[in-house]
Amino acid sequence: MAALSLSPRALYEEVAELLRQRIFSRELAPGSWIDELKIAEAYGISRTPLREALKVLAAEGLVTMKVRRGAYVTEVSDRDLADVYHLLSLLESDAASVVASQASDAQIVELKALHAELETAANPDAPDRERFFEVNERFHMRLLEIADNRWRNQMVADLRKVMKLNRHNSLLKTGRVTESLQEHRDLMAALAARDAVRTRQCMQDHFKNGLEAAA
Amino acid sequence: MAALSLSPRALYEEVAELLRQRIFSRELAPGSWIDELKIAEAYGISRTPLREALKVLAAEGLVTMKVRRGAYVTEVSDRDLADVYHLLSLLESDAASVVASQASDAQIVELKALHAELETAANPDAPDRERFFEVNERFHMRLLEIADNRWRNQMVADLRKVMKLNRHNSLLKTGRVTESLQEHRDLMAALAARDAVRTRQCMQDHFKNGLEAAA
DNA sequence: ATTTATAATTATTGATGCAAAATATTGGCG
DNA sequence: CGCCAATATTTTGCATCAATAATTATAAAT
Repeated sequence: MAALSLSPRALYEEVAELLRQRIFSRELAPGSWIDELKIAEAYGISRTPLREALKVLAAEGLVTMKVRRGAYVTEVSDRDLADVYHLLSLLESDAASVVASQASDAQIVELKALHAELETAANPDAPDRERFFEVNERFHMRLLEIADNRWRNQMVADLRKVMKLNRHNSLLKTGRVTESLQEHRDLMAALAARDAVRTRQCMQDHFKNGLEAAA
Repeated sequence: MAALSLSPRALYEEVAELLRQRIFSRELAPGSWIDELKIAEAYGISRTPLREALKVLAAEGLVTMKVRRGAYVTEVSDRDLADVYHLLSLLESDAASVVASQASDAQIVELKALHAELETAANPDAPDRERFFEVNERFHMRLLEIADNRWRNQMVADLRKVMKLNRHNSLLKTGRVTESLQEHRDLMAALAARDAVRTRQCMQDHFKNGLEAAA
């Protein structure tokens, strides 16, 4: 497929993406009402595509629609955050388990390569936190792709968006690079051993530690 | 039409609900394109709220939007069905596990009462399949409510909608009442024993058998 | 006769305008 | 001086209108 073919995206999709950016950057703060007129005018568009974009964001959980009162950026409580994180842990652990039992050898090799990059980035002699986070993100993404369940991928994508509403927008706290790397080593070993049960457990532990660090 | 305005719901929500009905009843078959003009005219509304309703349904996965081509009812392959079912199993098993470890005694009693109703409906002397399915549904719903994670509940609701797109719209095959009841007994026992691990396993088995029966 | 290109028709997408509802402000009353 | 009510303003929500893109049909050329 031609990935970078001229993006024939509809206007409401473009607007939805722009709004996501502004929400994640907290330019549109949680709890604040969204003024359709102002936003539409600011982007030089009409209210119709904007309203459709808001419906999409509402489905993603980023904004909340109140009848005859408009839309406001969703406020995520600590409780919500914990609930969402719990589900992310559940879904990604399951994905990892599926990969351990069903992935091709080539796909495991691919993950091993990503893990090697992670080791390099976390090298204590020349640590590169930025790259570590980036590669870590790619590893998780690739794992989900290999697990190959589009419904799960959609759900994980939505949940991660909600997580980004929070101030701690990183799933990986800065101080935990060393521990995180060790957890990744264990995970990779379980994956390579095709041990689905242990893989699931490793991923769960990885998430469990991540939350404790964030709390 | 003078629909009683007691409902504070927006028109696009009403339309979305009506479309869901027509999709589930297969009046709008999977793969068929949705003619905005026809639908809008049939309901006596304009196309603006209809288009917003379609965005909502698209987010739920019931319809798919193609740029500049409109919306069609999502076709769920057997593969999709299995993937969605897998996730439902995962999410509900987790919910059951949470209930086993965190529910109040009163809530467990409540579930026991529902289970008792299930036993009655499945009484071999006077079986009531209709009631069995209905109570079974209530049991699962109540379990999710008690697990009390709005994000999970939303996901389960959406996934169940997708399942309804399929011809086998019941999660419980008719011939499996006896086996299903036994599984429910085991589940209830694990819940009452506050055994989270066994509860999760029971629910997983319950789902696993359900899928095999549906396949 | 078949294939390709062009034109026309049809359907979706975006803009504008109008009506209804909710909130805020101001004035009156207790 | 405070509270309630009524009016005005702001904002959402729905409908109508215009433009753009895609598909289909027709015609011409090979």
